[in-house]
Amino acid sequence: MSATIYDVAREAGVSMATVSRVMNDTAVVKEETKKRVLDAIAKLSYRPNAVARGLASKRTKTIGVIVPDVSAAFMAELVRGIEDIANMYHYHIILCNSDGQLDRERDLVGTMWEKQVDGLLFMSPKLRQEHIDTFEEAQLPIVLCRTDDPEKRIPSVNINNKQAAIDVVDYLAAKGCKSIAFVGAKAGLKSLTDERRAGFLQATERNAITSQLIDVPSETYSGALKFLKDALQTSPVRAIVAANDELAIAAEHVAQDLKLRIPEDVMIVGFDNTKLTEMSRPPLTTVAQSMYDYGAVAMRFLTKLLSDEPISTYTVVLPHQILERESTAPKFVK
Amino acid sequence: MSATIYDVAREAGVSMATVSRVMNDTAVVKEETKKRVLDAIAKLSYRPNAVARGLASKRTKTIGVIVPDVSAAFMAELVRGIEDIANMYHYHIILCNSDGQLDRERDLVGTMWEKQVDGLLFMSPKLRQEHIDTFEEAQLPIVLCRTDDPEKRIPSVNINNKQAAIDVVDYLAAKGCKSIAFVGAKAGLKSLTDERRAGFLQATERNAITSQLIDVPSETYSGALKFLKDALQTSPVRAIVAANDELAIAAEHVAQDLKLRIPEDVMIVGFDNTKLTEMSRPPLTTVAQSMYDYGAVAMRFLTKLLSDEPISTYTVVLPHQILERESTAPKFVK
DNA sequence: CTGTTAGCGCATTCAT
DNA sequence: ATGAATGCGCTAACAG
Repeated sequence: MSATIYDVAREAGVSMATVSRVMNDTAVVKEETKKRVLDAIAKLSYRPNAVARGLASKRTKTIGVIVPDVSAAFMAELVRGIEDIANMYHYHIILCNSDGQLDRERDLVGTMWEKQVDGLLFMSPKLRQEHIDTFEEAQLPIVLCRTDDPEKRIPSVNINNKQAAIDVVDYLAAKGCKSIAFVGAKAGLKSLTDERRAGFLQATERNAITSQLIDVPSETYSGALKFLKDALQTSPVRAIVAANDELAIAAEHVAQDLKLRIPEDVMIVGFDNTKLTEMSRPPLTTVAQSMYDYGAVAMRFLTKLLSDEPISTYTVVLPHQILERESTAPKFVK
Repeated sequence: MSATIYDVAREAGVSMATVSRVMNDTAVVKEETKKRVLDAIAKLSYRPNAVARGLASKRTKTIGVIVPDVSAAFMAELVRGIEDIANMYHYHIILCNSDGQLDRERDLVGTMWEKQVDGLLFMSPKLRQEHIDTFEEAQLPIVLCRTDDPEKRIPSVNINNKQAAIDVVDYLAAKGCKSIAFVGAKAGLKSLTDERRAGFLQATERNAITSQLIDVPSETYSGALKFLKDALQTSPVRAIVAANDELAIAAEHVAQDLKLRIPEDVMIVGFDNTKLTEMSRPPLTTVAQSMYDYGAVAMRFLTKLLSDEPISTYTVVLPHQILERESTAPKFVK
């Protein structure tokens, strides 16, 4: 398994160029010599050295994936989507965690350049001008995934978070909710949450619904419990829209601790449709977006950029839908 | 950002060798010329081409990570652990999913060789002889992570799953449980589960506890519900030990549907201490092992192998502990 | 302390 | 249809 192209050439009695040709199918080779080459490859268990190949061809067949944190609930599924499609197109991925820190993100883009990745899939809680500058420097094909670029300067794959939040409020309004709270990280930290909050505020106002904002320092289960409890104790609401599923489950538990019935006393809606949603009690109504598809579509988008396939739009908007479960719809007793 | 080492050399008025030396700190360079080189690097925004470097040095500073599925509950945390330590030692990771299929796994090891990774972190539900053969062919430094090699042929990091299960049974026995069920994938599919089941059986016998095995086709929440329900309806038990947290939560829900109180009527214990455990109701007692540490330790182990640091043992066994939560311990009413 | 030289293993002209 | 030659950008002897 460590023969070189020269060894194969010698074994087959041809030149290395011919070996390269049959491997890459880059020119017509006589059927008979092709067979000889293939036999030699098999006999020597030859495997082409991708690094040498990358240096010579200037294409490494690897793409860089920069995420805030793989261990976040939905991120793993998203990465799986990326990986599957990457594989389908014979790419491999180098995965990096940035923790959403600008310095680290910029550094990683540079490192990815060093690694000569063919393209980049980039995720970040909030896109800044510095990001754009860094991308420009790096001169790499880049697709943003699940990170909003308000000015649409970079190709991206997203859902319409604002509209999704509007849909949720309308859905709750149709159920008769007159006061709804939104729980999420405070404004300015996460674009996603900001978008969702904006939709929430717009729709509550339009529906003449009393709205309340519950800001939490970090969008995690344990970090949110206290803030939810304080908020729900002081001013009870009829429904809670959470910026993500983890917060929604925290809301469920706080409500239950306060002896509120879900959904009779308070309805709860999450975002993202992570696996948590069907494993919670009651199962959580949530805004579903296939995280897997998210990654898959972004990766597919990138392969198009890399092969100069025609692109219809540089701003892909994925569909979302409200998945109704028992946290907003009473279960029928059978 | 696409200057070469020659450009830097010219700019600094030195030879490329000197540039290489200051970059890699591989020989003493006069302070003044070093400064000139550094200035030139900065001026040209020079970044070394890692591919060329890899070809010349035969070390790519990247390691391959082969997992069954990143999107499995605990896997993402584990990968995060790997990535953090890899970064600390200036490595990058190429991540691949095998779905635990032998053919795919073998193929991936070959691909990793092509990519000239410096080493491999390998995870699989069940290690076979074919794996060993493949590893041998590839001639790569390999560390098994969370995958048992009964014959200790390959360096590995693991926990003692059998002992952990024994500990759990002893723990439940001390609480007076006289009949305990074990739920997990049927024998022969997953080494992890097999080990845990073996410990369960040994300890129940020693403690004269009535044991019951609940086999499920796949160790997932939804896939297990039916089997759990059937089992619990026909022969009620005092406690359930699940092969992982997801199954344990399924057990909680089935028990609750059968109007059983947890832990008063039935105690439930999971495995792995995933994030699910504290987000379930009641919070789940589980066998804790830091998934992050799992990956981190395995990666650290690999760096040792790669730098020929002395190794005390080739079979690292990580500690585990029972984390008691309310699924086995009634909550005090305050 | 620094420069020159020779590869690393392949893709890719340019000939033939 | 095939071979010979060149270079990708760097590391690593080997000189000096």
